[in-house]
Amino acid sequence: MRARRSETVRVTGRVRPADGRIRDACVRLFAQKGFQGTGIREIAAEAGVTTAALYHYVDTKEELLLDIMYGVLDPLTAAARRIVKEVDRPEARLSALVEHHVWFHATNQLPTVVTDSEIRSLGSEVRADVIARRDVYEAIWRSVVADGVADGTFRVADPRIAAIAMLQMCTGVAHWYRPTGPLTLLQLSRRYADLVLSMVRAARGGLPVRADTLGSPSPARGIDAHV
Amino acid sequence: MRARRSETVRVTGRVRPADGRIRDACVRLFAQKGFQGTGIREIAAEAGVTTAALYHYVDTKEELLLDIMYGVLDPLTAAARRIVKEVDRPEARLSALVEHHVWFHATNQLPTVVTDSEIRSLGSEVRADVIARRDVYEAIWRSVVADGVADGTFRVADPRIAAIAMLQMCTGVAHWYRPTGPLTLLQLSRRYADLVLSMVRAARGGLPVRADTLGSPSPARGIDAHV
DNA sequence: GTCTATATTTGGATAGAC
DNA sequence: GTCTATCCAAATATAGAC
Repeated sequence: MRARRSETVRVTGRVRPADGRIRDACVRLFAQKGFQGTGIREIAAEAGVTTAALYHYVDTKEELLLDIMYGVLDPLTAAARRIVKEVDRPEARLSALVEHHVWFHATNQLPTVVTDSEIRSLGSEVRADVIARRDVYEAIWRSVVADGVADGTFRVADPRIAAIAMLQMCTGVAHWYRPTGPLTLLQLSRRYADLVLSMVRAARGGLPVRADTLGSPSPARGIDAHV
Repeated sequence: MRARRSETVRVTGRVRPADGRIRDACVRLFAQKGFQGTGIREIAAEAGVTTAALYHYVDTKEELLLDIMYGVLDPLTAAARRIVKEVDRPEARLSALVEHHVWFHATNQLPTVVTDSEIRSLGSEVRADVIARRDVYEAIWRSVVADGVADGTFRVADPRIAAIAMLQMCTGVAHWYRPTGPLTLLQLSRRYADLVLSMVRAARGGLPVRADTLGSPSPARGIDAHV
């Protein structure tokens, strides 16, 4: 016996990184059929191993889900911190946050969909940890919006609601995007940045701020280890 | 034997309306634990009946989910049609659509969350039907946005993306709203309408259009049978 | 590390009495 | 219309050999 059965995945830090084939199989299946709708046998079959081999890498099915979620949330937060450090003004920061978020969710659709949809499938202890990490990320967005409102760059009635709303609409990209569309990923990210800047009525010197006048760097700059 | 086991829920029209207690139990459990994460025994226990009694009202677990989804999508579409019929200009239509959508998702959080999250749990035949109904609703939004762009009231680069983005941010209300906040539901709906009008840069006579200058009627007017 | 084989629990759904 | 009792398939996870 390796570990007790439920609610006992260690909360501290990372889980053991599972083999790449196994993680990829989980991402595909969890995104398509849901965590609870995916059997351990399917995962094993999709990864080309047996269930017993699976349990050599991991103690519970839940750990496989956690591995995916950390692989989404941690790079997102790292990128947001980098942006706040390297970019100065609220409108440029917000634009960069949006562009990176959209780009990340479009280039990592399956793991981001899983992260967005399966939090409720986690046991209560690890769920609290995942939610805490997500909150850290969202707090960065909130503070950037609040800064812009405070210095008069943005005008919205409720910065907190605006931050939630823009996060949800940007995360939504993972649910509908298909690479076959007419737009490149960078164009799409730029469009979303424009929508968000419009939403908060971003302006400088009485003129609306548009994303393409900001010259933000490519969203992919820096390290962005995918799941 | 009452019906074949999988993929055979009738697609035509409504499912038999299950008993109120059973439907409520399903809504609560599916929203909290997910469709696949909820057992037939849990539903029965929460409804205060036995599993055998459950199967007197319904043939499969999937039918219970379908009943919830139709109870969300059909009233939403009916309301959207009413709005388009009764309201004239694009900015007033869009504002009314948003206010109703937000109000509906805040007053029907559990069924709307289930509808938003569990489409993938449906068998392929009924799933296609549900997606088709959802598309009908979303097409109304798209056409309102397109009309506004066409007549110069709105200015967005890509109306289709804007429609998807605003729908997702408004649907998101069902996932975070708690009735304990400082805003009334009507204030919240108004705020979202404002965010959306800003997002599409709605303007008349060179001046931005704000939701509170439109005097839209209460989102709850008309019949809105909840699930 | 990976296998075969299996323990054990829970899943959806039914039979048949009342 | 609701019950008790149950069928059978599928679930997660393990044991123990190689």
